[in-house]
Amino acid sequence: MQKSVLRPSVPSETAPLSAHDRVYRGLRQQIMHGELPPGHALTLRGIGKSFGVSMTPARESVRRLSAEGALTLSASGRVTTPELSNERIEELASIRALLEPELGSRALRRAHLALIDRMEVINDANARAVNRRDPVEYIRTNLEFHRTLYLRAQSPAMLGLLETVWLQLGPTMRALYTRLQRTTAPPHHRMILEALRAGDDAALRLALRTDVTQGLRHLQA
Amino acid sequence: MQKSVLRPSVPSETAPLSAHDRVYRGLRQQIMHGELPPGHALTLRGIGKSFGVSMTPARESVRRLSAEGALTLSASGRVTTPELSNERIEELASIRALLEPELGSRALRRAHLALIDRMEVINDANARAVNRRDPVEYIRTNLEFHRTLYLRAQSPAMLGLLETVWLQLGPTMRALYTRLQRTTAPPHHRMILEALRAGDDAALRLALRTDVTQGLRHLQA
DNA sequence: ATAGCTGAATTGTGATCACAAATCCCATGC
DNA sequence: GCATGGGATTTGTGATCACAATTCAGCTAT
Repeated sequence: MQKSVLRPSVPSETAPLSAHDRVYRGLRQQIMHGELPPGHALTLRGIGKSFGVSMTPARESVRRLSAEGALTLSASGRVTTPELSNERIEELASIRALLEPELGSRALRRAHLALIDRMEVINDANARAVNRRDPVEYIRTNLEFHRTLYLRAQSPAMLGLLETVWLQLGPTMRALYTRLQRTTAPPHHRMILEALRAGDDAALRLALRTDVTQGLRHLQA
Repeated sequence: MQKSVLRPSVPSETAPLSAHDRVYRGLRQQIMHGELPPGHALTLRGIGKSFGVSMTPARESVRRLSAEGALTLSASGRVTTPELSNERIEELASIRALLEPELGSRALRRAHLALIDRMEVINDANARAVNRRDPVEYIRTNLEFHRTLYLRAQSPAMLGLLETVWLQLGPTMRALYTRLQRTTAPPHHRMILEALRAGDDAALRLALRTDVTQGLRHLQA
């Protein structure tokens, strides 16, 4: 209807996001951070309305997200967040257990002190989210802790694949969190940080692997 | 791989494919099998015309495929097949080297003789494609050889991730093939089959890993 | 010859519409 | 009480359109 907003004025120039991109990013974040429970239904018109666009960008975003496994399309085209079977959860966990130690190991060679400091800050925020019993913030900081490390691996394809896995687990992680009311921060984060400081590859791989599998082991429905 | 439409009727019943699905599958196959060279440009209207649909389903397919890394969107929205850097190729190869031994190992426990026979048949077709110097058929049978094995692993998420990697490599594999005119079938396929017959997990992992890295090592531009 | 410029054609984007299928709701009947 | 049937509503699909941005061809000026 009205798309006349070309404002090159502001110096803090953010790239002119297309409508599709805004919707995609918004939905993706909601899903990955566990803001939507498993099985939550969405409609194209509803998505469009909530982002202030027509259904065309909404449809494209949904296609894209369902290609990444972040959304499920029923045979009739209905859109929901995925409800994962136990087998699927275990499989996704073992993929994480395969990829994350590899990414961590690659990052280790390039890690510096500033990186570890940054991870500590994020880990503190994570601990605070646990105390506040804030599931979304907990998931967000937890993933950011890992992503900050893996970004250092300079392996964008592998990180992209991993984020796909995180996406698929988003709604389930939320369900997990509310099921077992977590009271302590992830215990292995400290081990990860120590292995990084020590430059110990084997210890880092082990710490990452157990951090990943530990968290998802309790998911048995 | 995606919608499992339960059709209890005729076994040869093809599900009523939506226009979007037909376009998606068609394009995906062209890309994965190396029918398009790297950097090949596509247009939404052109895709629509060649599949007999409007640009709407074409656009959705392109979005989906670019989410999977099978297509690249320029900043202005132009669509091309990806031209991978050497670093990217190496990274994708190492992902294959990580995932494929794992899938093979999982399949090994469930493998039976009929499976190995089927793989031999595919491998023969692969050798014939080499003799005929048919790049598309070579790539197709090569991937089918691997997929036939991995299907047995009963790990759909992991296989899905791997197919994403294959997709990204499709156009590049075609360029590779035409660059070094292959004259012999992949030598490690025999080792894979023997390890399967022997039930030797370590040998299978090694054979798969070398088959994967060997094939892509020559890709240095 | 080559670099630069201008107008035409091409191309992606997002909105809207018609339509059919799926879903929901509620009254009816057992 | 519970299943059932039918009509209204919701919902996804695909086509089409207007529009802006990009791209390209051909011409001019140096």
